[in-house]
Amino acid sequence: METSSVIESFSALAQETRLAVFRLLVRQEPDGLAAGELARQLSVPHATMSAHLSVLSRAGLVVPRRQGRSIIYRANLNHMQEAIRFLVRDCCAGHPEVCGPLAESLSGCTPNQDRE
Amino acid sequence: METSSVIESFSALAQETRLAVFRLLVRQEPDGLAAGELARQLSVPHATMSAHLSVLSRAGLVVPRRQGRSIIYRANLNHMQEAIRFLVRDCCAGHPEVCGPLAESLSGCTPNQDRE
DNA sequence: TTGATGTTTCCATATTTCGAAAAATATGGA
DNA sequence: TCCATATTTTTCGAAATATGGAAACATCAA
Repeated sequence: METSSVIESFSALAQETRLAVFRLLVRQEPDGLAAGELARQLSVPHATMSAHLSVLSRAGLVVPRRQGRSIIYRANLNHMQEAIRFLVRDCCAGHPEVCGPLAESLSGCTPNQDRE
Repeated sequence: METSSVIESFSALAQETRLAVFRLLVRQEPDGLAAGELARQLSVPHATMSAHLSVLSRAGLVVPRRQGRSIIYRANLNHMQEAIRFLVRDCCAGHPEVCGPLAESLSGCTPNQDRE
């Protein structure tokens, strides 16, 4: 992932509504949620929500898909993963001992294990 | 970590110079780098660099420490780790299978293993 | 104290971002 | 086609942020 893409992604997430949208969409995986439904659930005007969704889309963090009259948005977990790796990679290169705990904190999330 | 803190951190990293500063500081761990040296290495005027460093400081991503006439900045890896967890936690809650690969990609970074 | 060095603050200007209302566009059903 | 619904685009002022020169502040050596 390129620097400009990472900046765009961070920039997209550095806003209350957009962060809330993304987190909500993550929880809605893999079904996604329509733009109007997102606006309703987060109490944001449709036009405002649309603008935020276009920012998230441009950043690659969400992916739209038309379904009849609605446009369903899904979180792009792959993209998020790459952005995280972009940070973590540097972290590892300079200082391996930092990533140990992080890796451990994630190990509980693998499909073949229960989360606490 | 609270939402507002995460937003502040993402916002701080969503800027070319600051992202470069942070990555540079990560690689300089645990020694850190003086403000003037950062400005020189990244070819940024002192005043501009100072402003960016204060943003990163306020976000908690870097920590200043005076050493004689210089002010040494270090990356706050712990803070970065928490911010990453903030995203990953949600990711796990909704969709465990996403975190498996991420955890694996980090597992090579643990201190007791070589990196490729 | 004086001078040299390193860093931050002050300030003005330029740019970007935000939120919301109005208008425009796209889809599906009658 | 015409209408209703869903979404996006356009537009605007207000607020926040980026930039860099000059001045101020802090520290150390002599």
